[in-house]
Amino acid sequence: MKRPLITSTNLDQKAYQIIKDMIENRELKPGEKIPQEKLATDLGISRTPLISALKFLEQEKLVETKPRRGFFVRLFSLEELVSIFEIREVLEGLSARRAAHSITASQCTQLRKIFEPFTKVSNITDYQAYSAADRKFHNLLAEISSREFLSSILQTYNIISLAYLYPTREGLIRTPNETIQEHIDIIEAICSYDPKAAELAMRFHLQTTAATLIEEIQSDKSLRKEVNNR
Amino acid sequence: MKRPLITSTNLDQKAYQIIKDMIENRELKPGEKIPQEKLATDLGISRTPLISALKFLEQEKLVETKPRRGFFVRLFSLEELVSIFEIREVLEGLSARRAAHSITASQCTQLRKIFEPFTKVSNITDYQAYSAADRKFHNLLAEISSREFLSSILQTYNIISLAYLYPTREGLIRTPNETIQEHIDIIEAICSYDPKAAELAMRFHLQTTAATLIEEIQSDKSLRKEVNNR
DNA sequence: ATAATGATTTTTGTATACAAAATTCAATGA
DNA sequence: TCATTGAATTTTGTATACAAAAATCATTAT
Repeated sequence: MKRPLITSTNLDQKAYQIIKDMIENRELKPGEKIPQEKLATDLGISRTPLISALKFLEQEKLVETKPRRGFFVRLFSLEELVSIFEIREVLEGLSARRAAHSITASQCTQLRKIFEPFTKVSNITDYQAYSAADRKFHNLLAEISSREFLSSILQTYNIISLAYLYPTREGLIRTPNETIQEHIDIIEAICSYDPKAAELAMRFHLQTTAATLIEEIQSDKSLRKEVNNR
Repeated sequence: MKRPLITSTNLDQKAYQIIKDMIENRELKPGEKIPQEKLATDLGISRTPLISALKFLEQEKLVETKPRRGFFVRLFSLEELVSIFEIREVLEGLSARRAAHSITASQCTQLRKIFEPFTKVSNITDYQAYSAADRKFHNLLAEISSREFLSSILQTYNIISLAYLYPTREGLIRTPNETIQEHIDIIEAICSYDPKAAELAMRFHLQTTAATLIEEIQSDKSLRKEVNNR
């Protein structure tokens, strides 16, 4: 993928965003070593701001350092992934609850529009598009909740959830047909200003997803190898 | 406070820990500019690993950069502090719930010992000691829950809660007499392996604390000035 | 062919260098 | 006295330099 060279100040913030995107869309894959010199040259910057950016990502757990060996895209075990879903469950529950307090009519429209293309068909087959919608939904909701800290934590964990499950059906743990109604339930609870129902619906959604993941871990050990794409 | 100079590799991790401590115990105060050259010399390192460390802290929101103006210890508004308590409420609720699943007898003893000095007296007057116990309790619990990601998020937010409320009664929002029973309730729920009760008790505890904070914001606007100690 | 050894190359961790921006401070004028 | 201007100083953002560690590769011995 062609990227424009970075210009102007705060090279590290820009490098940060680019590398993050590269991890999210798997140009950099879990476990892979990040070649500093090469990447710096590719981005048209020196190692200094690149390392800076990698430190940010290290703190976010998207990247890890092995001393004297460099930076690597973080690998997650399935168990860790489950514990991330656990965190998402309570935090996105909170996100939905807050959103139900403050949502506006136009935000509601935005939310509904995300899943509109899928409500008309009886069997959703485009996993890729649905996965993108799913992600958009969770991110927009965090934004609507207008909680800066919440959004920033969630953004990280959502990227992990997605990037690291990618080899498994475009990052989806359950099929669109299984989850579409849950998504709609969450949106409708929020749009009818029912914080309690919104929180419960969201927690149910993520809890069920995590449970499916756990089941798969137990029944199909081969998934383990699959997850990080090696 | 005298600090030993840093030696050996990974200077940035060590600088990170030291600066974090300095913020926690208010050697560096919210709003203060962090003098790079001076601090680097004091620690016996160059600016490179120091900046590295500051990037970590920036990502954790303990520190912020103003472009071309340098790093500053982050200021939090009371509203942001409330939103941090909101996050702590759900995450520490989760922490208590997980702890109730996995706790051992010796960990129980450890937890109980923290508040033991205060259960014997009818009126707790040593706020400083109680505040330290409070912090220890929340940190130990996060550790017991043995959730790496959870602990790391919580550690950050607990530091913020404490450091930024410090000028208000040693960082305590409510008096020890008001909260001691809640702490004991949480511990006992966990130690009797009751995840549901443990989560509820923890959420009640933090929710009540946050509510008190909100009340104070509304009734006493002067607190606003007080919080960041300026 | 495989393993062990050592020389060569690459990469890391940290310091230093330096231009551009911000700040400080002194001199000047209102 | 106070505000304004502009030079001198400090600090930032980034590049580069460099020793030490790690990885690679070729050579020799088994």
